[in-house]
Amino acid sequence: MSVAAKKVQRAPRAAPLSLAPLNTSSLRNQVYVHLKAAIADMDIYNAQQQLRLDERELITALGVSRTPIREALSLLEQEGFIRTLPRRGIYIIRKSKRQIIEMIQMWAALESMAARLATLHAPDAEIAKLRHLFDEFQNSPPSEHLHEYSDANIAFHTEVIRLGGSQAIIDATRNLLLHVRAIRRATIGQSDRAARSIVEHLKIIEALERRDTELAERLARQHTLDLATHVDRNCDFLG
Amino acid sequence: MSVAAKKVQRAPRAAPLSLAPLNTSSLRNQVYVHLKAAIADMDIYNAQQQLRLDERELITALGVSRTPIREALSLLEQEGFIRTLPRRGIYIIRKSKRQIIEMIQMWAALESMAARLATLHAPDAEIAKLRHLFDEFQNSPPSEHLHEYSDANIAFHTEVIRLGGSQAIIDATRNLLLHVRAIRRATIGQSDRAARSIVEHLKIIEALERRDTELAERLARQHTLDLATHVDRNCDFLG
DNA sequence: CGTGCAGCTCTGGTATACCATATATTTGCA
DNA sequence: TGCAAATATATGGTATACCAGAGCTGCACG
Repeated sequence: MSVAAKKVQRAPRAAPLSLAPLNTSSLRNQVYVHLKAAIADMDIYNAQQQLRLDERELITALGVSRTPIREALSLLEQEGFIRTLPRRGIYIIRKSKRQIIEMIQMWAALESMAARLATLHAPDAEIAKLRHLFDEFQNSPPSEHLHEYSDANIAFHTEVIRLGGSQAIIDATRNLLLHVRAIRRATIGQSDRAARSIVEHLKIIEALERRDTELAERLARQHTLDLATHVDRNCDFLG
Repeated sequence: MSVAAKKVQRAPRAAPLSLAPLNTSSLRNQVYVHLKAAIADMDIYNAQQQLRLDERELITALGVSRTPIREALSLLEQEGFIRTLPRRGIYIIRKSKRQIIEMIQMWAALESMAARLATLHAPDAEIAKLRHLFDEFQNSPPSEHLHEYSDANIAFHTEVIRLGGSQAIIDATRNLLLHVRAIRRATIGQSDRAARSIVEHLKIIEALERRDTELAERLARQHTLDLATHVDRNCDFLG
């Protein structure tokens, strides 16, 4: 165990020319990033996959001791991705429909504020870039490239938040993204939402370009609140 | 050390009639609550107080081992209250002016969303209670009881968020509150803000009562954004 | 008297041993 | 044969020992 841990820490030294992929973080953070990516990758809302984590199992799987693993798990619990029940086990949380709707509403609140701030501070050039996200869908309807469009869709929302320039909002939405992204992907194909959303996105971009603070804010909020309503009505498969 | 820890855990048993003040949580949580309260109590933005924490010192002060203390500190770091620099120490974070403004903007976004949701779902009786928070200030101007008014002020905003009914928003604002509260307290006495704020609060209450979703949302947002603007202009004493 | 280096100390990071208890399993008695 | 009590086991919580590295301190040398 101890040997494996040291090997991880000393890997950059052993390969001095490997361009050191910023492996410099603590084991705790490495475990944290690793587990979070693993949780994000598995489609939480589709599968019957292994929802239980085992500390001792992770020890052998990752080759580190319980301490960094427990610290990483502790962070994930705080962020609401897992839940540890004393003497029962550690479980990946599947959010209830109610919780998902609340997260989408929160996203709406934060993105609309970001849109407001973007109209006040974002440079024109940055706003202009938003249009290019959808260039490839100008001619062919997005319904033909749903997966690509879904990614562009998510990139758009992330970008609006970035343009707001508030690090606090960017950080706060980062974790929401993991869940909201899964939902956006799951619903993008429903009832022609893709076609409607692209129109709404363009309106938001126009409002940003015209520096129409109130309009941009309102459109951004309503666009995402519509998703909440849609989920409320159509996603009964959720807990 | 071990003796002290066991004493804490077994205290309910030793005093079976002590009404067991829900002491049931883990040491980690007890330490967490303890430290967080300590941080919240010390007026972060006023003092030159001890900004450095020492793990070994906390061990003797709290009578538990490093493990629960480290886990608690890890949570506090994640929440942005402290920062641990490897081999340097653990420091209580003093937010910069920029960060505080971002937190207030975020608060504005979340509270305005809560106000929107409140107009849709909160019962009349609950909304009516909001007025009573300011009963005692109806006759005498709030400037005469600044401290009490400041508390009522904070209670009002917290209550609006609660009426929104979104647990996600309630949770997200809980940590913001510790900082926003300190700022509201520090600024409530400046440039007649108390008198203006009570008028605006009443307008928000009216909008909630009339179920005017858009108005309540806009008023709540603007009220708090004004605070952000005020801080931006007048609080240069902040980092 | 100044400067640089060696070693010590202090600190957080990690590994691991131990503990308490909830749950599972087994066993024995009715 | 069924239920309950006792025991075993698994799991998270806690304590502690050890490690590595950054910074400080003091001594030696120029």
